[in-house]
This record gives sequence, C-alpha cells and structure tokens, in this order.
Amino acid sequence: MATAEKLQALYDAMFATYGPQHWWPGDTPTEIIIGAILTQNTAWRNVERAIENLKNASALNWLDLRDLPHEQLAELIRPAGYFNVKTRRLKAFVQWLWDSYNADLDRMFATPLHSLREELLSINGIGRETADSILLYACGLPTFVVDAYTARILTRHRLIDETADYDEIKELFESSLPDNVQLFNEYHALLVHVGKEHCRPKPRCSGCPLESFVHEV
DNA sequence: TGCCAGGCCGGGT
DNA sequence: ACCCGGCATGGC
Repeated sequence: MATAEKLQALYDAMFATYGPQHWWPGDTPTEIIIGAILTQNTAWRNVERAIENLKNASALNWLDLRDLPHEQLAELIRPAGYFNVKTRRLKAFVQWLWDSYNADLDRMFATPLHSLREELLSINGIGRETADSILLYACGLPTFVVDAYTARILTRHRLIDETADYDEIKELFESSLPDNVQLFNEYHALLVHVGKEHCRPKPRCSGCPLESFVHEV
C-alpha cells in the first residue's frame, strides 16, 4: 500500500473508532489563537486554567491583551507554564495584530494562506506548529498541523523516518490528502486524541486500537 | 520521585 | 547546518 493510501486508511481507522473531534477546543477565534500560543510544550489542562483566568479578568480581548502590563498578564497565564516567555510571545502577536490589521481578525483572515503564514512565522514566538494551528483552526485555512504526536505516531507506524522534520511531515500529508480544511482539522485532532490516549513516549504502546492497521515497531 | 505535556528561540560549534 | 540549554506549571 502506498504511503498516501496508508495515511487515508489511518484517518479512516481513527475516525471510525473515535468519530469527529470538533476541534479546536475553544469558543472563539481569539480564544483559539491565545490557546495555540499558550499550549506550546504544555498540557492542555494547564492552558485551560490560564484561559479561564483571562476570561474571569475580562482580559481575553485584543485591547486588554495589548494594554495589560507584562507582570499582570504573566500572573493570569501562570498556570500555563513558561509564563514570562509566553507573555512576551502573546504581546508580540498582539502588537503585530494591531500594527498589521488594526486588531481586526476578519481582515487578517482575508489574507492569502501562504503570505499570512509567512507573516505569522516572522513574529517572535510563533513557530511552524503555532502558525499552522492558528491558520487551520482560527482562520479556517487549509494547512496541515504537525505536532509531537503526529511525528511519534507516524514513526511508530513506520510511515516516516525518525529524522523527518516538520516541513517533510507537513508536505507528506498535504501531498497525500485532498486539500480540505475539514479533513485537515479532524485528522490533526484525531492524532492528538490517539496520541494522548495510546502513544506516549513510554511505554511505547498501550493497547493501541490501530494495531490491526499499522505495524508496531 | 522523575518524567511528561499539542514549542520555540538564541547561542555555540 | 545541526545541537543544546532555557523556559515553568501541574498530573500521574
């Protein structure tokens, strides 16, 4: 079976088992963007606390995120970890959003995918996964998100080499699958779900439900 | 107790 | 072009 067919079969197997995930777990584009930055190398549970703090402080909006002093914002997002780093990153994004789009998300979303991706990557603290998460889940643009779970699951299932980097993996998905926002959305969400449940660093695999499809190392 | 979590940056080689 | 330390909280 060709790799493209395996990727489609992997999706079918996950979808059949777990169904639609209805991602991203956030109510508004603003919340999705903030969550994407806060979840960098961090358990989602801790991000939820930070977002809850922002909501309770009525600070989950672009005006307050711009004007809050560093120390106050850092205190609100403390549960998400790396709070000083992430405060700088949030500030950098927010400053860019005001400078480039006057904090109007509709204007930002109207930017063509590839130029918007380059703009996002130019912001300090916005790397490839964060940029792609924003583009796919907040903007609704067809770009595939790669994360640690994606690489681990595909490696374990021998669909990629261990040394494959972000761009290679992203390109593999995008060249193998139809260019479809909803498919990219569900695929990444399902990979995260399976990763959390069954594909942790160690033990290597605990009751992986996809064993009949894949070839566990 | 130590390892892990939906990364990314900056400095050194 | 790689490699690595730093960043920090909370769950198991």
